[in-house]
Amino acid sequence: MHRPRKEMIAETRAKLIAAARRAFGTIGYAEASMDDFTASARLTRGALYHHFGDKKGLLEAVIAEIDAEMAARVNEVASRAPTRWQRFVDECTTYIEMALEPEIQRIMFRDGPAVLGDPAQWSNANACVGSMADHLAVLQGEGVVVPGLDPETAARLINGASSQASQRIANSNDPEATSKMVVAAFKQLLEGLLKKNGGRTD
Amino acid sequence: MHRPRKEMIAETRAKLIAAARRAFGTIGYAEASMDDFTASARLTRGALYHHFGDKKGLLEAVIAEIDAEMAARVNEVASRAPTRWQRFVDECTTYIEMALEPEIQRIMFRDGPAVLGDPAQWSNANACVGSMADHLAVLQGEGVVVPGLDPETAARLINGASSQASQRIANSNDPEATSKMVVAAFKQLLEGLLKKNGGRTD
DNA sequence: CCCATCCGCATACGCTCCGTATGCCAATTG
DNA sequence: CAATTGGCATACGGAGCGTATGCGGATGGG
Repeated sequence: MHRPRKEMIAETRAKLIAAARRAFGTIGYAEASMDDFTASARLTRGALYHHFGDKKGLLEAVIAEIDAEMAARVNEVASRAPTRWQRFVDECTTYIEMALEPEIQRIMFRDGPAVLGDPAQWSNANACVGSMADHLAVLQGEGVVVPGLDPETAARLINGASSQASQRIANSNDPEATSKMVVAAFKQLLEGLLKKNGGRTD
Repeated sequence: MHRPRKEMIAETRAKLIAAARRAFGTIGYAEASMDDFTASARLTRGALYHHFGDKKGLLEAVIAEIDAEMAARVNEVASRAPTRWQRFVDECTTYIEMALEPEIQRIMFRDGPAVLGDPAQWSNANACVGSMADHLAVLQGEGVVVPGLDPETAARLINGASSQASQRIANSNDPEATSKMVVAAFKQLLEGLLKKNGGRTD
């Protein structure tokens, strides 16, 4: 019945993160009572303060978990693309698709920035943007993308457009149709990064 | 000494908005105590509840004020551009410049969305995006911008990129240099909207 | 000019939530 | 088996918020 202590500890951490993620993703960070969601995990605030310091610390843990999931999925999808440019485009569109989840929008796009500040400065949640920037750098080296751009900067701008894209689709009353429009506009913007006459050399 | 009642009322409304704007823009919405910032305007929460219903209502009023200011400035600058495309680009870069203010970033990009939801659905704060969408529509009609795009959608995506651009510049430790890089990348993205762009792939 | 009404705003109260200090018990260690 | 560590719960004080209530001065009709 009594499992080793390390496992118990890891389990309560996981329970807290899961409960918090559910609460933050539905009613939102500000409305989520620590007493309530710790109780929903059969724990108390005592455990929360012990493991995460405070409510913000717990939010950071939730965000790190989500970011890792998103990065894993993005990398998996991108690895199946035929060309490097296509791979980059696929990364972006997969990102947009994932970000349709209300939980993602709420935690990563709304409450996260409000509580923790500029996402660009989150220490443990930049996997997605990082890999996009890497791909952009390679594409520049290959002459597909215009030279002179800072890859990280470009990736951030695109990330901003992506999150808007997701929000627009998610809040539409006809998501199917809106999705087509939004993704088309998004891809059009990406075209601006391509070298003229030099794109699609593959 | 006793001025008409209407003026007094307008004055307390203005005082509350100004005090809230200062508090929200510096310490942030969540940390701003209603007791504190109403007191700083020599008022109490009673006045706040009477005029704005609650803290969120006051935030809406603050946001409406800021949005109006930004739209006015954007329109003023844009009206001096030689060509329509340049006018559009100027709108965007002016927007980015204004958004460098910490107050704007905090209220419009961070706390606002967290408290009031997707900015695209704010009823009284879409003047900037609206005028950008209008200009895009005109540019499409003139054949400068690729056809088939929904102007409002494109404007939203660009807006997302713009806000990231501002945040990146504002949080840089060398804003001058960063600004050049970011604006260059931003303009490059806008190029994607222009017709006669080679390398279209979809 | 006076009085009744209205309403803008302040005050008072109870509640919820949060952070810290403290305590308890199970698991580890020698 | 005793000692100790530390994971987690409990207890307490304070701050902030929303609502109900009260006050005083401006307003408008007689």
